[in-house]
Amino acid sequence: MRQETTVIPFAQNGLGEKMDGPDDATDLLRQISHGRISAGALARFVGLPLAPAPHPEWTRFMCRRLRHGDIPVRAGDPCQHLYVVIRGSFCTRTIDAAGKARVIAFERASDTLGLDGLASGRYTTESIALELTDVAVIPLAGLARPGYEGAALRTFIYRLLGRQILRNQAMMAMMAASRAVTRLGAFLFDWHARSDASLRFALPMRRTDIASLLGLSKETVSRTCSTLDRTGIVVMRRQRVTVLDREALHRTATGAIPSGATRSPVRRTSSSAPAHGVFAADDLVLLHRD
Amino acid sequence: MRQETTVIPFAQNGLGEKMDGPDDATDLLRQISHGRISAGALARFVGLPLAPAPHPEWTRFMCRRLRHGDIPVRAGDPCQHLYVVIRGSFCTRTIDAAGKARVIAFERASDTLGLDGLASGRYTTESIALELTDVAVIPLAGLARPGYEGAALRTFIYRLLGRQILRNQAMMAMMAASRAVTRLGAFLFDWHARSDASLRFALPMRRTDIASLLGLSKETVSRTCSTLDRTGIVVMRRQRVTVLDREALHRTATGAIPSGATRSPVRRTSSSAPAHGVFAADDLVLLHRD
DNA sequence: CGTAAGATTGAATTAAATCAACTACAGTGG
DNA sequence: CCACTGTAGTTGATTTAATTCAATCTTACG
Repeated sequence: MRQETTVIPFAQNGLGEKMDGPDDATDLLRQISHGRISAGALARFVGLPLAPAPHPEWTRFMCRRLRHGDIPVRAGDPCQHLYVVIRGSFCTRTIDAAGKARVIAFERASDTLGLDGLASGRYTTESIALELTDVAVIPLAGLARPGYEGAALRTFIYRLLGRQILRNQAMMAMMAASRAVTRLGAFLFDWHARSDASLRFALPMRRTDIASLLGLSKETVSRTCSTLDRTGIVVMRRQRVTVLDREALHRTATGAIPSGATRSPVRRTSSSAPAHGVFAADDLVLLHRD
Repeated sequence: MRQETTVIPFAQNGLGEKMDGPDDATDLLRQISHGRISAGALARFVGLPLAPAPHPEWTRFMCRRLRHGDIPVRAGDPCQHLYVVIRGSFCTRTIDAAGKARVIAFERASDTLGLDGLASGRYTTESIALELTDVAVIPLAGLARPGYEGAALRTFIYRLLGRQILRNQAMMAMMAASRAVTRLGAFLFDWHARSDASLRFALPMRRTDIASLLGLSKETVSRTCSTLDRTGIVVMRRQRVTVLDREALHRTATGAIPSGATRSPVRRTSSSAPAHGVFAADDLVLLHRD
């Protein structure tokens, strides 16, 4: 029943990286039993190979359920655990050189929280759960000790770290894109690609936080969303997104810009009425606040 | 003679982080003997604590000398080593989602190259030496094996990774700064702070590469350099930089902008003649191309 | 139903990209 | 030694894009 993990080759650039992700939701739930997840299941879940070990199922990590607004990682707290996101999403902030809070990432399933605490032993960031969220808790105490479930687990942690570095690099490449529509397009395409490649998904964070991450003003984010909506590439209604033209969105994200969009107001049929029939009564399932 | 390492507390944000750096050049040279550096000396050099180990001097890493243009890390190559920069600097590029090369970092003493290869086992970036450079080579083979010089070394690697994540975060915060003068100011201040806090230093990379890193056009980088020069904050002559007003540079970097600078041409006395006497005949020592 | 926080839109302003010279400098070969 | 040449850097003029300030609009929620 538990097929051996297929090592997914990673794309050159973490942004477009196709996630292994959960095999499917029910399978994942099977892997989590009694609030714990085995090292093997976690490795498969995040899509990283776990080197052969005598008993990969013997090491099990605690799982914690967090609600909207919960803060597992707080700047200044001693770094005792890493958190691998199983379900849900987080917003991670840091204090920049000017003393202002800045969003530096939104974490989702298979991302890791708390890696910034490894260097000094204290977290430097603050991660807030944006919705109902499950995380696997990896204790750091004794991780380097020879006896700690052997070499396989350590290699796994190294890969986890390595991947986060990859994702940071992809993020930086994204933010260096000159135009707002390119940055936002890349952000949306990434969110789409990591939403099980579904064309419909929710953005659980505020426009202000997207703006902070991308280095834009919230007005520009809002306007650019409207432009993408108006040109028919996506439908954006607050937190609900439907991708209508995946290829065009990808072109937008890579800088092949559909520029010169007119600045006419987005026509809305009426309050919360479905546009093109893309939103139905079950829209609520898109975002569980808690 | 070899005083035990003082654990340097890390700043909240990696950008303004005061480097431990080499105790001094001669001390560093003492620590490198026969082309090798001990784990203990390397840990002290990069300013990260090495947990107590029976014999921290027993593990020694090979050192390699690289010349301008050498490429120790190449995208696609199998990731077999990490490289800790001892001396000199590198420019690291990646291929972004649009297929264009993009500078994602300039590495300097105590930075680590090759961490992006840990996730998949192959490097995704390319690092080019910008000048005469020394690196310590950390072999990854067997790093996770129980016997590999014990736990202390592994912890050290974790911290090395954690710090690079911190620096990436700081970089992202810098790049999210809206204004060009803020980004460039942060870049220069960082370079200054990590040049042994010296007020005179060289920028071994091209303007084009700074522009690529910061997400600006090369013309804007050039113009902004001229503006900072004109306002008397720094003197910039091609690759040579002298900080005249460190506090003003810091204010610029944190967004407290000395805006409204006039757009008059930078007055140069004559070809390569010293301005304000800040450049002398020994300017050449600032940059060793090879 | 009223309220407040978040989101959107508009108009005016400001900053940066782009296009196009032009300059400085290192390296090369006469 | 000097002219030639190509690369990197600088500057100006113009166009384009994003910010800012301000006014609604929408929606979640008590």
